[in-house]
Amino acid sequence: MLDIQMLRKDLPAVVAGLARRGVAFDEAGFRALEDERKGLQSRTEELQAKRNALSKQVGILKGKGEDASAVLAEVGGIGDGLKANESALAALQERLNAFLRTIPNLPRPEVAEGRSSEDNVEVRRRGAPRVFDFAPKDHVDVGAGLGLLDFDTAAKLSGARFSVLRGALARLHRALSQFMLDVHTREHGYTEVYVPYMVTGECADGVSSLAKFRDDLFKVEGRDLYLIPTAEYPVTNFVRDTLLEAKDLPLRFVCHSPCFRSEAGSYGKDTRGMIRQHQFDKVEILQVVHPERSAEAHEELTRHAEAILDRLELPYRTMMLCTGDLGFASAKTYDLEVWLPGQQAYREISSCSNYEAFQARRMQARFKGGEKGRAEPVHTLNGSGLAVGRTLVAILENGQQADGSVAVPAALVPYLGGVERIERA
RNA sequence: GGAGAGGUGGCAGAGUGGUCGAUCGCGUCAGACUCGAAAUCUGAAGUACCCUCCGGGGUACCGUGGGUUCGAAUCCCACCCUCUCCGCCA
Repeated sequence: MLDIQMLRKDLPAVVAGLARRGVAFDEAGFRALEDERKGLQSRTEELQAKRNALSKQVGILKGKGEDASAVLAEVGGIGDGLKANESALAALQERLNAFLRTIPNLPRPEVAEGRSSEDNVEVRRRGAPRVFDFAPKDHVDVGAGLGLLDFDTAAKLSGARFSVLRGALARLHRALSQFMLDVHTREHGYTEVYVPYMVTGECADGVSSLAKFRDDLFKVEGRDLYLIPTAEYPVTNFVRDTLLEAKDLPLRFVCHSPCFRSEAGSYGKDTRGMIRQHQFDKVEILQVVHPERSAEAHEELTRHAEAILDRLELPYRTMMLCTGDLGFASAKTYDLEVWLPGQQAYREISSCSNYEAFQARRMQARFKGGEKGRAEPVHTLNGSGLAVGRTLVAILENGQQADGSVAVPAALVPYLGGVERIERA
């Protein structure tokens, strides 16, 4: 959420920032609500002060053994009016707060202005798409040809948007997570964590807006628990309601987890194959940093994700999302897009975002010991490093051979017990 | 599932109706001592919000939500969480 002080002191800047994302902000409506709040709060606090003072007098009088009935009569008259004011104020503050939590983050100034993914900006490109001397298949056909990718069984078990992997493909899937975890822990300085795959509504609302995105999540029936759509949900909440020391920063975590997404609103989109599933694995990298370090940390974290693609020899490009394509909580995002010969297109395989203080304010994650001397919100960042299912897709499509087998990237061979090629079972 | 104990400031831990926003300790910060450091001594400091003639004044917050009362950390009710023991269990 945005800093309420900023809305009060510099509303035009907020309005302008949101306009860059294509979000209209009701300036007059907000001002009116704020004025109402201010008046009501002053009146309420005045009454409370009066009651407190009189009550204190009662105590003093009674302590001396004197008669307090006159004061009691006076304070008795305050009660009803005060109660009415208090509940009106509470309701108003609740409304203001709920409203505040539905406002998206402001884009950083350097983020390119635009309306949709069409306007995203390519930052760099690595690796050239391979030239095939045969017509490359998509991963569904490659997987089916190997007899190791099975959507029919998955559909029988759980319906659409699930998959079953068998044999060498299941092992490749496991190997990918291990490989990514090893690189991030050994070479990039992240601490591996294992976490719950369900979180409370409060935690969900800490990383994004539960009110806005509830439908994207799977909820556990009869419980205030949601299946996580990414490890960002549990891991970022490590620091909720926490006061850190400046010297503890940065915190760096890497977490492999399944991710569950209802994919509401994506009907008809990517219905074929493993690109868009209700359940997929992801290795997520996260950082909690000093506010002054977050821009730098964002570049670094993005390179950490790119490093995985480099090692796997997969061609990709790095896109800076334009203001209109930015996620709700993000101030700046780089998407990594891997080349998929089967689709003849670059497709998202990682999203690396700097949330600045947006999530930290929502979840009260602060640190102390900075220059300001007082507690202030930390900055949070995260990125996929990488989405495991989509990486598997990329390997199947980029590594496919004319005979239907798939070449394993050299970096993964040790993780597959020396197997260099996946062949029909 | 059964029984019990408990949730208080960065941590630890007092406080059972009236100057308690809260004792003491540890830790933190500043100053003194020191060439410097340690030890010691002195002092400072919760968070959020409102008003301000910028000196300061005020409100709320003791797990959460209600209630009783002129007044609640303290009494009552509900809920959440943690710990211990027993049972069950991968």
